[in-house]
Amino acid sequence: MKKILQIISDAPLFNGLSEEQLNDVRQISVDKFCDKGKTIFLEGDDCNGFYIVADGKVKIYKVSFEGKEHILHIYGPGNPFGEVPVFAGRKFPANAQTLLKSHLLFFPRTGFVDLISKNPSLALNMLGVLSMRLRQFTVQIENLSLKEVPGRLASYLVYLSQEQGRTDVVTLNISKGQLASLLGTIPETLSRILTKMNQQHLIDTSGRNIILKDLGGLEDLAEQGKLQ
Amino acid sequence: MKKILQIISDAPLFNGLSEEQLNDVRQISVDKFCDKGKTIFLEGDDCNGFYIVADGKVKIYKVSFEGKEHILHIYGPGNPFGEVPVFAGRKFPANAQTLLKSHLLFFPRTGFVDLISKNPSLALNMLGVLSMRLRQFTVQIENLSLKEVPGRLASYLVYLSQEQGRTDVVTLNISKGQLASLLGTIPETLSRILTKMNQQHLIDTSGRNIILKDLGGLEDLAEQGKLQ
DNA sequence: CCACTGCCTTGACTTAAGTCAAAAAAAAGT
DNA sequence: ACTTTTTTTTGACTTAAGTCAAGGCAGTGG
Repeated sequence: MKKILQIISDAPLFNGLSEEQLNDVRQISVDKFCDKGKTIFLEGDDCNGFYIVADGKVKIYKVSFEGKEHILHIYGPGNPFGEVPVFAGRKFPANAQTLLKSHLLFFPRTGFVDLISKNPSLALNMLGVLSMRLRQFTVQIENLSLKEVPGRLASYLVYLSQEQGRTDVVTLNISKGQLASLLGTIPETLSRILTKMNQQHLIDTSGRNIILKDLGGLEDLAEQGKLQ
Repeated sequence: MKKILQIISDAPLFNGLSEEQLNDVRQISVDKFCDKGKTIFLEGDDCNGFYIVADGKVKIYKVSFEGKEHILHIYGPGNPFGEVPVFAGRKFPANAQTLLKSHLLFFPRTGFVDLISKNPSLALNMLGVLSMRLRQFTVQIENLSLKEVPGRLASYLVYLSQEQGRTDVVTLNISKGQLASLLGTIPETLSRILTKMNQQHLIDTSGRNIILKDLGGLEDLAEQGKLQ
């Protein structure tokens, strides 16, 4: 288990804070250890603070009336989540569950708001985090409403390629079922599209590894949103 | 034309600021008058500040490869827009265009960031604004991926009913074509669904007025996301 | 080595919603 | 009041993607 102070100072949210400020942050943090599959909060729950993933993986998701799930984000070490109700509304707008055994840091609202009021740079960091989230949501909405599933998948593969710094092959760090949910579709459809993209020599799949045979083609597809 | 200071002090973003702080805000603001249909910025443009609608109406939208538009928000007096790149990324994530002749206030980034650093309550207000946006996007994504068009339309009508404080009738303040774009569909589909909802005695349409004949039914439809 | 479980794939079918084209209705300009 | 233009509606058709059901494959544990 990493030192708490280390985790905090590595998180982008606390970037650029002084030793003393980091210690203040640490003072108000509370450890929370969760097994895999543990629900951290549900949509509509009252919020008295937010979390940072110290270790493990957490999914943020919405559930439809019939119980179908749409994953909004998957967060790993260093990522904060559940901040929205700290600043507006007081209730969580979505559900959170661990995908792995995880170590979380919890920051109570009142203490954190005090810190923000005293540290302009912490406030600006938090504004940056929320702004990045808005940017991502903008892209997600664009993908959902203006692109078909192949286009969304291609976007995701291009994104993974950038994130993993490889142009030849990428590795999914989530199951294909979870990926389907993240792309706003269902496993059957995702599977069929992967097959089709294989036939078109865009990719080559073997388990969670996806060989990018035509990154340019994928980029075109991501931009155009449609096959053909 | 309203007094600038009045507009500023009415905006939720500046809620609770002192006379002096409001004056500081006013000092850095710049007036901008736009005709109807004027592009304020395009996705990818460099950002050196954000705007508040003083008067008029502005749409924030994304455009697909083929030129199809998806409206993300429509903002009226008092609403800020274009804040995301002030705090992260420096480029606008979407397009903005006036829907009416409008009066905008522009706030240059550097001046505004200075103000925020000096006024914790302004920082908290801005955090609140961004958090509310995230909340709305969460709902939009839920609507797009977990509900069918009739469910989204019903959600919108229920929302209008609350906003306009009426349970019997609501008035669209945008064209049906724009509403279709806001719901992530096309005018033809929206028109057909309005007809179907008429036949099912959920609503009664006459131009931009929509009589809510069965608000309970609409609420069910909004929750379930599907007709039947 | 085999059964069990979870995950992924494939096939046949249905359906929501998009496209294209044209008519009808409303709004706006002269 | 009468064009002209924009917006909305309707019809016929296509298609992307969902549903349901069955099989296959892979990894785990007895």
